[in-house]
Amino acid sequence: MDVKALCLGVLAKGPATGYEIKKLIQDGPYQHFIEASFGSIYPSLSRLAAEGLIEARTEPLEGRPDKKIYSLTPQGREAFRSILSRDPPEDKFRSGFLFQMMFADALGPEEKTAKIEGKLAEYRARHARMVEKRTSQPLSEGELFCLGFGESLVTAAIAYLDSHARRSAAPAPSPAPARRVRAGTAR
Amino acid sequence: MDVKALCLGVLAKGPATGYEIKKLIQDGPYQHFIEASFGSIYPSLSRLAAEGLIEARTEPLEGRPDKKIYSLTPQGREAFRSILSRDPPEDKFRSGFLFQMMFADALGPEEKTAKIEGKLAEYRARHARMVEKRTSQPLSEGELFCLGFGESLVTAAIAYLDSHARRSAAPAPSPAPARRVRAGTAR
DNA sequence: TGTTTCATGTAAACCGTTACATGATTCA
DNA sequence: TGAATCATGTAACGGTTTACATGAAACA
Repeated sequence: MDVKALCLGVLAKGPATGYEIKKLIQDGPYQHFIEASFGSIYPSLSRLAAEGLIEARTEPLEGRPDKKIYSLTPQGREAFRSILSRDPPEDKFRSGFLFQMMFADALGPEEKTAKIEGKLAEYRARHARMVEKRTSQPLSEGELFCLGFGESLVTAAIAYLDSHARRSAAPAPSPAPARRVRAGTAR
Repeated sequence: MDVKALCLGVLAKGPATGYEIKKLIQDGPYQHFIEASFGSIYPSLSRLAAEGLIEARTEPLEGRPDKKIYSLTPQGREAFRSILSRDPPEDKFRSGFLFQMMFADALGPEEKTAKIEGKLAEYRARHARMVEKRTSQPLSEGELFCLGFGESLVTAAIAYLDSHARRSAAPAPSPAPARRVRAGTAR
């Protein structure tokens, strides 16, 4: 889901400026699933406006750029509905940590345990933030669903890492001989 | 972790061609955590070679391009070790499905349930593939760790979606009034 | 006094995907 | 006969980040 779709989604809930969209993404209920910078939000809004999917009401301000409060046009609402009903792309979990663990035999066992414990702390902090988000303010059904999903995954990650933080101090069972994989076919 | 780091990692386990790296990524134990296309792998290998981190032994073939079997140089091994010991970037879960659920109030309840059930099927299939990978061939410690982590997350996702596939048929409890979020600060 | 908040935007750089080009061999 | 396998690479395109530019007001 690209930044254009994201903007459309936020605006479907109510008018907002580019600045507010950024805020919502990084501090609001979206923070755990999405990120976007000004450098992609502002151009996206311009393009959406050029396509007639959103429109801006400009509010002059002194000492800083005019505030542009965007809202969906009927065509924009229609376009967003179409995005929602499409088949979404596959979910992706990208983890630099897992990458490092994949090749961790090149690392010392203490270094490895330290990394696992670091990630564990990170996930616990993330979990706390999610619980805080969920309980500190009333959320829509969709937001609850997403936060609940996120909490489930984070909880599973914590359990897994916790059970491995202790285990990993032990030496590896076998020296893992060199191995070339014979897998399927490249496309 | 970018494609260059990925290539370095694969080559740290043993020499390989670009074609084989692609195969390993999409069918081997990496398949659930990473993806990369030829369009990024070949240029990455060229750049790594230019930087002296890998070197190629060329094997002439008839009827198709010469095979270039890459292996790590000592500098490459050092560079990879340095990548491994760095603090990894934050883990990211990107989900078009969750995005759609976030705004699913604009969707009919049957459509929503159908989407949840579709994702459920996808995750069950993914889980089966992971179990198959884990049991069908001997894996290194790192690969087991990663697959185990992945299985934990996928299992949690399945449990969550399963418990919500039934619930979501019920009507929403409250009409969810319009709400503007007052969150922290944009950077 | 210095940092954070509000507010928008552009330009360069980066990284990656998709599509294309080539072509023999093996499998169904 | 047609698809898949092996094998490398380039070009065009797309999307995003990072850094920069501007500047007042409020807060600590």
